[in-house]
Amino acid sequence: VGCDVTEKYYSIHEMMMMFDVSSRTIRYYEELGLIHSIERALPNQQRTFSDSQRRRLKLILRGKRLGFSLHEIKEMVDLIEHNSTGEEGKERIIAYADQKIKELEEKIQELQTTKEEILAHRQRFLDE
Amino acid sequence: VGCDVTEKYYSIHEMMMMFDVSSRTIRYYEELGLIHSIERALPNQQRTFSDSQRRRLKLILRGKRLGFSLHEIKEMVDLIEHNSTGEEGKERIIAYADQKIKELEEKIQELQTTKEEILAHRQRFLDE
DNA sequence: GAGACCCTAACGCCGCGTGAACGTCC
DNA sequence: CGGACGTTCACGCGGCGTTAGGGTCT
Repeated sequence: VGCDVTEKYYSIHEMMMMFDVSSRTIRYYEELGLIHSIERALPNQQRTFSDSQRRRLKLILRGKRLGFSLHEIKEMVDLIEHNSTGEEGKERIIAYADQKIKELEEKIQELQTTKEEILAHRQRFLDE
Repeated sequence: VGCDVTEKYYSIHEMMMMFDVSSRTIRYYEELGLIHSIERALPNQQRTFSDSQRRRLKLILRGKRLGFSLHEIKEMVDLIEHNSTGEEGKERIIAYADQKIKELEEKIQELQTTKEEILAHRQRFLDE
């Protein structure tokens, strides 16, 4: 179980419990390349996840709650962890980040508006 | 075309153009009871929408952008317009509103966090 | 009467997740 | 052996797109 003293590892069961998702969902995300388990020597061997993958799953689930598609989420998570980003394409990555930040700000704005509307109607309802 | 001087009416085509959605989508939303067209004397007659329905559609589409399901959106829109809300169930409606407001605040919080994380990684990327 | 729109009704597809059936390892 | 985990396949649902078949208006 322990290879490196400095990092924690998790079974699929622990991941399930931690985030209250099914094992099927976790495998599905791995299938899509959203998360990765430690390489297994043999097939049919149990999955093990590093702590970085635990955090990744956390990000993914947050993204889902926020209404992003798994595809968008993959882009964002890859960005945040900036894995597998070539050297020359720095500008593209920055541009993508700026784009996403703009989108996030718009969403925040719209949520704020929605909240205020509901609040207003709630109030109007109380005053009747 | 004009029945009342004080209110505007819209064809399905105008609604499409206004919000850049398909006619299928509009009919689908009506099918689900999310919006309503003016009653038609004959079947197979063209749909007409009042201004209140135009605003309703606007709310619906905002809800979609924010990642709510059409079902959730229906609840929220009904709340905001507080149509068809019985007299006695006031508390339930207020409770629902409070609940939704809490959810919205959580979403805002999570979006904020996501934004900050992307910003941080963008910065780290620049400093390299 | 040919187009350009509308209508309804039905099927199909994609994204996402689940269930069932079955093998495998300890 | 049993039970937790693995895999593969196929279905189910939401949210439409699309097509078929038929109307009306110009």
